[in-house]
Amino acid sequence: MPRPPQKRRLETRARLLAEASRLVEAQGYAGLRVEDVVEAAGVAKGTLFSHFTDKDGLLAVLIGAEVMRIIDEMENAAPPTDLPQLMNRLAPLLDFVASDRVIFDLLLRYSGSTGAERDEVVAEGFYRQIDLWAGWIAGMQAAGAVRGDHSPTLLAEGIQAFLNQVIAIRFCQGDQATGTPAEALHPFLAAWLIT
Amino acid sequence: MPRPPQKRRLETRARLLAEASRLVEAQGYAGLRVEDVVEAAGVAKGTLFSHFTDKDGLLAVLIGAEVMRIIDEMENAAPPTDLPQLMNRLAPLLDFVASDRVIFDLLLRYSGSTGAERDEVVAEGFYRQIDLWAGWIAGMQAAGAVRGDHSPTLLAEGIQAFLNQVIAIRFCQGDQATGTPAEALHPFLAAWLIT
DNA sequence: TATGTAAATTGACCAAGGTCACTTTTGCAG
DNA sequence: CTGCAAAAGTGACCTTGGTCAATTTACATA
Repeated sequence: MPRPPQKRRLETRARLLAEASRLVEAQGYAGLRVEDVVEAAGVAKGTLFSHFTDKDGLLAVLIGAEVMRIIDEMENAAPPTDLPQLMNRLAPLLDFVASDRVIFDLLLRYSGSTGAERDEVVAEGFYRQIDLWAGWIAGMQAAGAVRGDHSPTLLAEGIQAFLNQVIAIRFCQGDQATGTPAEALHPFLAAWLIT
Repeated sequence: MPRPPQKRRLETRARLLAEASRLVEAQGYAGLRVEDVVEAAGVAKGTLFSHFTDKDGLLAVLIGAEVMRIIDEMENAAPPTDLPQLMNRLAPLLDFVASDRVIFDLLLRYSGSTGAERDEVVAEGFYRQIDLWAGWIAGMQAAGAVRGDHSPTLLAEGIQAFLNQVIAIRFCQGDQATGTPAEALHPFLAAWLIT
């Protein structure tokens, strides 16, 4: 019974992603098993690996899509005019990345890069972030709200660095971290951005 | 034939570490196989996992020991008095962490934390670094060589953040990174530490 | 409709990390 | 010395991610 050729493949991929997403929601990223995904999607194991380079590649697509959604939100919001507003804009991303260690590890490993599929989808988000933040900073510099003695891109990459650092320390401290991630991030950004 | 009880265990552990170290030197961290290690050490697989929580735990001990050696060097050198000297002091650590992706990933994941063995050995190095750098910075602040408007610890944690960021971007760009890691780190530290 | 072929999928198989009930070793108390 | 309990070590077995030659599906063309 012949029918659509390329369409079928796209449907299979969509089913794999949908089932994986559902399983992640139910049991978290760390507990996701490839076998469960292919069983839920009704395909053989080999099919998954013809759609994604490996398990991390599948996760990268899921996580990358969520990051894209968050960046869309950031882009649609009004550019921040001061540090408190900047912190507000960053909060959703910070919360998402800090919500699960697997997310953090994966984003950090593939935050830049070239080549494989998993890298591209995540890397695109990385560069969109930097560009967006650099644009914000340029505006804030023009308004005199942040230091003007360095390029917006350098300052934006610093935001990324501190965001990673705060979350890394947070995860590593494991037990009881004091305050929210945003509260931990604030002094770094203040020192980095203000004069 | 009864004899030393605890001594035997220490010898086994030492043999596992020695053989693992030898194998890593020959084929890198990524290529290390647990089976090779236990075979070389002449013990059963289960023995390795009674000495280390898992494969990463073994690697953490190896890498942590090397980091300790590098920090010892840093501590024994004269404290830097300006940014170029600071860069020189950081170079060996930067080179080591940037030399192998497995090292970077592992250090970043377990750079702080509590509890498991692998975490402790790496976490100790992390806090020693921060403390050492904070001491350097306090001296440089007193001499007016770096900004004095923030705590030495905050500035030291910033150094760590940028070091991670530079290496992360470097690994991710995969293909051709321009310049050395130190050259990439320099503008960040200059902007972070100078007024 | 018959047929060639490229795309898509399959599932038996493999590799390698990790587990655990069982055996051996060790040191001490009697 | 002997018996015994804890420490150390063993290796068969399990789990899970990942591979690939073989098979089925999909469509274009004669």
